[in-house]
Amino acid sequence: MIDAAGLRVMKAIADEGSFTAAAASLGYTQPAISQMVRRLEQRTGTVLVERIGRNVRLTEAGRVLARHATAVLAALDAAEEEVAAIAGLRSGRVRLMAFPSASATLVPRALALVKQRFPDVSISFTEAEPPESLAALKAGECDLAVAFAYEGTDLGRGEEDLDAFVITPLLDDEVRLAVPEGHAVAEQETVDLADLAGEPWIAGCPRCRGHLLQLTHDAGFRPDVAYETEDYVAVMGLVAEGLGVALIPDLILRTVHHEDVVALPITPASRRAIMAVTTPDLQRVPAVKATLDALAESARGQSRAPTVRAPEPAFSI
Amino acid sequence: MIDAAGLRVMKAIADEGSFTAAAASLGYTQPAISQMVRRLEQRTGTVLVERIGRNVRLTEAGRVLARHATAVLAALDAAEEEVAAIAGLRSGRVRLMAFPSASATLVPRALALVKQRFPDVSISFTEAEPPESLAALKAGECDLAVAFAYEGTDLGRGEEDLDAFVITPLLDDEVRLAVPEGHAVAEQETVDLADLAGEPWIAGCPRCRGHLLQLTHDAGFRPDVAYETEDYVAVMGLVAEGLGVALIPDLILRTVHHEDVVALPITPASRRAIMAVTTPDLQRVPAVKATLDALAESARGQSRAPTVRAPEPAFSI
DNA sequence: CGATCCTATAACGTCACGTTATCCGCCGTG
DNA sequence: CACGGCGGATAACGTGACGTTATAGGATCG
Repeated sequence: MIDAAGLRVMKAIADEGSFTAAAASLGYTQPAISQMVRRLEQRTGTVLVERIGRNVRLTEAGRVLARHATAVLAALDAAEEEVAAIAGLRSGRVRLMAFPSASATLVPRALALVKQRFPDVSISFTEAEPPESLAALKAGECDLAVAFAYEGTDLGRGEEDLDAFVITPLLDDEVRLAVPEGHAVAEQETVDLADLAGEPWIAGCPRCRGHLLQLTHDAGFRPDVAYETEDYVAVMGLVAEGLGVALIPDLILRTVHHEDVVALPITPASRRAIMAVTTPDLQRVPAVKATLDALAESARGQSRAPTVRAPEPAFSI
Repeated sequence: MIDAAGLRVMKAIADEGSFTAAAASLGYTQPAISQMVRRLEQRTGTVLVERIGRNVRLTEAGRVLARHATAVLAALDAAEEEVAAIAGLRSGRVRLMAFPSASATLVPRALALVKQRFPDVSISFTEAEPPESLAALKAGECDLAVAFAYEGTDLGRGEEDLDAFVITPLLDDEVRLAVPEGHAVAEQETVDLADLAGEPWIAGCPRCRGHLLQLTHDAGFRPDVAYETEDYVAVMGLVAEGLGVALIPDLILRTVHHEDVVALPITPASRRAIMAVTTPDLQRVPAVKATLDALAESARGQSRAPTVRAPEPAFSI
């Protein structure tokens, strides 16, 4: 019934003392004010203005509206400013999720970039494997997820509705074979997995294990999985002690070193794609977009070879 | 840029959890909400709603708007209610002015009527002679004035712009001659002023004195004004002591009695018109209208003969 | 896999709310 | 007292915001 525009007009009249002055102060013409007051009066069923001679004075009801106008307009301005702050990256909160090995450098560097560029944007970060992070994204508990997919597989458990997501490839991560120093294949330029059919294997996370099974199956054997652990430091230790061999993504090798372990390219080459995932709506939120850009930039610095490519994902996902 | 309607919509979405439910709760159709959100989003340049599957969720910016909506809508409702209270006579303040002798019964009775009917309407009351009360009305320091005009004169000092006022006749007040008991004319039914040419006169307020001079001039003499006082109790005392005769309005005689004074009709008869004066705008203010009506009703009870007449003033004013 | 529940979009009507042009009344001034 | 300027009211009009109905599209569930 009564709206902010009406209150603004009443306040202007109260402040300026005449319709004409009020119109000027609001950037309107005088008849606009005249009609606005008339409309307000017939809506409220009340006289709001006394016309005395050639100037006007507010009635009690008019003063009531003018008085409330201050509070209402201030609250409106506050809301507007707060939204503008979010739009202008002077505020905003991003809930980021990434799988553990992305947390090592890719994510920290992106966080630092955002912090440097938009100090008032805050990012909360949670570690989660792709299936969980995508579920969180879907559930609205997360704005941006960093996930990965091995070549030939998809992001989630295989039944995700990927259409609802926007996927930005960040980098390609080559999968290498980790063997102990002095292993029979340690001096080769590259290794054919079929040569390792008899070796004990060390498997990583469930999805990595799946990938291992896929690759060995393609190579014609079933691996003897001697150990399973999600901790790559442990994997390296096990390999170093000669307890088995393992497939390890290159990205991890950059942070988890071990003197007695050699990482070799494999044949045929296998990669995993690391990508940022969000929704079309969230991607348009400035703080999310800024974080996404920072991730892409961070990834550009991470890749050994400049593997940044077209916006389309490299794999069928 | 952002208005109350938009906030109301955002709040409804936040509360209801879907566009359809929000529409229902606001009495709109679903597309109305859909479009409203779209407009808000392009105005603010911000994503306000995440569309996830077949339901929606507010973004941070959307939640900001929904949060502010509460405050803004509450303030708007408060303003509306306060104005409605004034319109509904559950509130309101009337500044009333009346000349002293109206204060005796006419005004108190009217005040009591208003108080009884509309306990929450408050009336402030100030005594003032017609010129001052009309000036106050014009200056906006008064909402309603009770004034009088002697037959053949006007309300103010003679140069008032009466078009700006709305005048409601309240009652006709006959002017009588007060003489001491036992005076030569005391037994007459009616008195011709010319018979009192040689008497000492007692004059009242300035305007009354002007009226006295007018009447005596018409009767063919100049009165010997022995005393002047605005206090009618004093006038009665002076008359009772035989120090002079005086013209006194009937209305005053009803509250100021004196055993030794006789009040007689005069020939030709002279009256003063008592009336309520306000402005067209103020007359439409409920509390003012209620007070005006109460004054008219009070006057109806005061008049000895039912002298209430057509809405037009009885005199040329 | 179809029913159902949600949102998006198109097409459209209408009213709120601006504009310009003009009139009228008040008020100060030569 | 005529006149000019200032301020408000009104008329006529254009446009855009905002609602409607009808319909399509996609997600989710039995």
